[in-house]
Amino acid sequence: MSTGSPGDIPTAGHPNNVSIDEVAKAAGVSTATVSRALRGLPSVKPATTAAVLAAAAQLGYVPSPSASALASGRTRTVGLVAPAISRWFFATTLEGAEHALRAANYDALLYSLPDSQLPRKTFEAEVLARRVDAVVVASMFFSAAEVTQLRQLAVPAIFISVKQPDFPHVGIDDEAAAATAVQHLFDLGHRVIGHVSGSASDRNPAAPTMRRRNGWRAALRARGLSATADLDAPADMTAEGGFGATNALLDRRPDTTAIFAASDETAMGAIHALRGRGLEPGRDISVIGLDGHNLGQVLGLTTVSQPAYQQGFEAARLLLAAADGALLPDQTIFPTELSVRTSTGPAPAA
Amino acid sequence: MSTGSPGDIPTAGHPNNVSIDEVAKAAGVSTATVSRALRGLPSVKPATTAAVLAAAAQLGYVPSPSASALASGRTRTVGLVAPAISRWFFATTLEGAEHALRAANYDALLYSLPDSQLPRKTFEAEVLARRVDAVVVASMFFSAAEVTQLRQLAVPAIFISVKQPDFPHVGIDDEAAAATAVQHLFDLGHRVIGHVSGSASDRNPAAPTMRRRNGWRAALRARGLSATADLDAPADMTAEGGFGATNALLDRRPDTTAIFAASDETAMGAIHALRGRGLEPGRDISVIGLDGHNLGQVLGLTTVSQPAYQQGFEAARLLLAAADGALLPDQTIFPTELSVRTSTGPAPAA
DNA sequence: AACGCCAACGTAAGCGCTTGCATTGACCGC
DNA sequence: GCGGTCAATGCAAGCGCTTACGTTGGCGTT
Repeated sequence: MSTGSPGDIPTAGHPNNVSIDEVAKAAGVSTATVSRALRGLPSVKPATTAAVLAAAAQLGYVPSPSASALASGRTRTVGLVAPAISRWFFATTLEGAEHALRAANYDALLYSLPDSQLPRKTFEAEVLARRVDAVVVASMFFSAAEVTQLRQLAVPAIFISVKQPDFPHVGIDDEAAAATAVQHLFDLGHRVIGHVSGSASDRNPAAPTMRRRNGWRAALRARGLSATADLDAPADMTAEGGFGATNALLDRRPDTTAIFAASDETAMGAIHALRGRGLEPGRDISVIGLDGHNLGQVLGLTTVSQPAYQQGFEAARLLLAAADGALLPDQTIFPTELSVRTSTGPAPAA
Repeated sequence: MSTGSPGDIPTAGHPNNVSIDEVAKAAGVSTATVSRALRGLPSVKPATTAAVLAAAAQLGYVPSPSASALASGRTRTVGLVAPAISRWFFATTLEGAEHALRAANYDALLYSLPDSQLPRKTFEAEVLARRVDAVVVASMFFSAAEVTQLRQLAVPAIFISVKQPDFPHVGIDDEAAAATAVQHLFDLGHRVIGHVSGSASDRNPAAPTMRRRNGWRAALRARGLSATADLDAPADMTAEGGFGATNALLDRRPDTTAIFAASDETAMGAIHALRGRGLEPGRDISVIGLDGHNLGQVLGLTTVSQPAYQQGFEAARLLLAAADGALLPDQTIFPTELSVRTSTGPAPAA
């Protein structure tokens, strides 16, 4: 802490070539003590800690993460893996995770797949080797080879949205969310309820799209409605995908009066398709999504919303807690909520 | 390269505690040679390099980035800074940047501000100290203090979208893009053209919102139209912001027949506001945005689209080239393109 | 008064790489 | 046939931390 007198030579915020040794010298202690004091270890006398902190501030000391990581084996970095960043759910969960990490002074290492095409590129976990203490995977199902690679990183990992066997999982109850959507449509009098679902390449019981599809099917059958394959239109989880699938669905089943879309982005595509056919969403055909996309309101999209930001935040927080010895819960399920807007309405009289 | 004979003890993909020394031993060379061979330095005989690579693969060697960074002073990591991830432009540019980095075997360190509220939290460049070789800043104007901090990192930095003085810049010609939008509306016969612009806290000549506002104003005046303050409605660059600003604008100036929104998300909010007032976009009032948001099509949003992904990609690529000695161009301007959809139409007959 | 204990700190050996500076031959020209 | 050159490689000193272990001295015990 400088006295403010003119002529102070070394000022805070200087070129970052100040090492721990110089701080030690300035504080009149050993480097070991500086290291301990800087990390707030209890075995340092408070007065000493204060002196070290003062010296560090005075010299503008900034620790070297590489040196620290090399010596300790811990990187204070968490890998964030997602198939794409530009889709709403991923962007939002990643933002939540990044904030949780930043708050704990951890770094977020971003990894998105080279392209969002299907079949997607395989994830090479090796790029994270020796550089992360933990991994958050956002909604991406891993092949056996990818799981093996992930395991070899030998760091805790958590999956958001997708239920990867033998890994902890943060997400929502997809079946229940789908049932909520169907119930809403059913209450409005709809009896022919189509599903614009996840892409066919996601035929995996762990994928959220698959669970939503199952939830839709089960909910229909529980109400004595038919859930035949021609009511189920697979799509990429994008607006474009929803657009195409909806058109295909309505070509096959013109008697459809309501559509449950597996994500808000596909639902928006569905709305686009309806308008293209001269149909008014919520009057001629009802559309409900699942997400809580921030643009849903603009379109008047009825949806079952899920807390995406919080899922990312919580996934990261759990991982950090695990680093402190806490044990990772197998499942962390967040609630969903029905938001009724204008894209759903009473079934037209037959 | 194993011969495939059974009984091979060490197989590729093993626990990552194999160090360069063991590879050296296995290959019968020194660690220095291994280091050089692994990095493909030219001073190693091809046969030696091959032997080293084989040994490394055989042992499942994975380099330690921390050790490499500590010894060389280069981290092979680039910081990606954005005010928020969940907004379309940021998510998309970050994705582009991440892909460029990944392709060059660089890591992307993500930094987003703790919250997207205004006034935003200050960016503490110190969190990037000693851990990145370069920084990409996506559309965020820096205060003097923040610039000072950024400078102290002593690494190259590039700004996307915002024109930070004395820093290289990747972006579009915002004035021209605004002029394109105005021209389109003018051609349709509109004479009272409002602007839903960036938030008031962005009153900075370097901010893209400010430049778009200037472009709008200049384009109106060049056509002999009035561009008074009551036609200019500041908004957060979100759908919610656009919604509120549009309502305010129409309350003030009910004679408005067209709106130029500074981003697609605000434009979507504007459309929402119109519908709320019983007005049909493109018929009663025209709306044009600026971005090329992937959901624009769903809403039939006319827009001046910009290549967001490419801007991120190019920013990262330029930085990597600079690391190889190339010099950073001051300005890299990408073209924009008018996409006419249904949210704009002829001015209603007065 | 002698002893043990423990809080507080120091010593020094790494962590796993990179790189400046030798060193070693092979090959060349005269 | 001998010094010189240069390509290819080895040696070893770090890079800036962390941490196991050793040391010190003040204090409570008996």
